[in-house]
Amino acid sequence: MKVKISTARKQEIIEGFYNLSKMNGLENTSIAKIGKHLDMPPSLIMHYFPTRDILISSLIEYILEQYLLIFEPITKELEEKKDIDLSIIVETLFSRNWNLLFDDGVFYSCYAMIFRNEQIKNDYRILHEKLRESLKEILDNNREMEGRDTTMLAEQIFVVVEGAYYYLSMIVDEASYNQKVDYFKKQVYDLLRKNDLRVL
Amino acid sequence: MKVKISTARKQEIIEGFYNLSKMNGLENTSIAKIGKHLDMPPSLIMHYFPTRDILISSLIEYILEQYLLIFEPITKELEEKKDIDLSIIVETLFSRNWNLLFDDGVFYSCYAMIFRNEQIKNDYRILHEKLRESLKEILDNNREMEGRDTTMLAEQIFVVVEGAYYYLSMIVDEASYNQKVDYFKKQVYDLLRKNDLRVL
DNA sequence: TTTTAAATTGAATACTCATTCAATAAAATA
DNA sequence: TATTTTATTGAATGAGTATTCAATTTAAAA
Repeated sequence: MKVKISTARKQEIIEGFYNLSKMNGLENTSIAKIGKHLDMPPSLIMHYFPTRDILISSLIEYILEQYLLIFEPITKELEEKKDIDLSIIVETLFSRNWNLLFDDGVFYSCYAMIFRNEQIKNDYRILHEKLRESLKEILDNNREMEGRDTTMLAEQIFVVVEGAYYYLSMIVDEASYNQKVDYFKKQVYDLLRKNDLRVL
Repeated sequence: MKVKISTARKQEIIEGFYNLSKMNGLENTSIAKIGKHLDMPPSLIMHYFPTRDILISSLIEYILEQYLLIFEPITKELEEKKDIDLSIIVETLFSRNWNLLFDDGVFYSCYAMIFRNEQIKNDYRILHEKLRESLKEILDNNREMEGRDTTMLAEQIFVVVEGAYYYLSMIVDEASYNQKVDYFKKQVYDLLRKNDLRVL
């Protein structure tokens, strides 16, 4: 029980940090502001997170956890059905769930830190490897994928998904947004059925 | 002449801002620090860029200009040769020129701002559209591409390139870095020669 | 040369920042 | 219950922040 109150507080602080960053941007979210937001003196925040760097590391940990969660529904479904229709995967990857569950502004602000912090870079890499491994497992469980290089396939599919999310975030116009999504979905479907072509 | 000195100073300030951000991160680069770096009082910086927001907007303008420059060699070569081998394009897209000419940390820090600033979002979108249009033009000038939907193709190729740069930035291990690059190059080559498959 | 405008300086502003500290309150352990 | 550990508070620190302003130097226009 003693440990419970401290972890709950930590969680509360991280979530407050995340929510404020969502609104004002990570770079404009100070410890004092988090304190005001949560009705808590800044010194209490520093009690649980001794330095700002530690606080940010914890935020990133939290964000990457959340990010991984988005993929969980598919993984769950796989365990039950043992053989998922591939179109469900594609549609899920391109559904806007990611954006809704998740703030891309904070995500990319944190992402930008990988270029100056090896630890953060490593955390990000591990997350992205996990996502690819999950997809590979799902593909391996599909009979249509027999004989395919599913490691490569998972890499190639995710590179489209990640490129798409990067690029689509700039597109406001709904019509062209939808058209581009169609392009990218088609691209992934082509990847999935490409084995006819392997001779080349 | 009178106007020249002011534009030169502005350029100097922006470049100082960019270079410091490269080292310390955008969020840690203050006007005072830029001033110290350039041996110039902060008030002079504020004379040319009345607010920090304006300074940041100008930095982004500068960055996007640089980004566009990377593609210029290809466009130049096109104008001369009128018919470029497609492999040159692919190799150029995946060459590490981009990273060398350019700091991804600053780029993504700025990118993260598109989620809270419509103007910046718009600037980024326009840049990315330009890149796609350049590629489309190059493809259109290639006889192998006759009858192909080069608009879609340019979108699909760039989504791979952008996804790749996003993802590869996390990869330190050289062997796996190279393997992934191979995957993505192959993916683009497949896109380029895919027309055999159009029946499906 | 005189006048006018732009460039540059340095000091001062009020504010926010992360962090420290000693004191108190609450809870867990003995 | 008494004691020890943990949680919480509020005030204070000094350094850093963007921005303002009046004064001065430099250069262009007349």
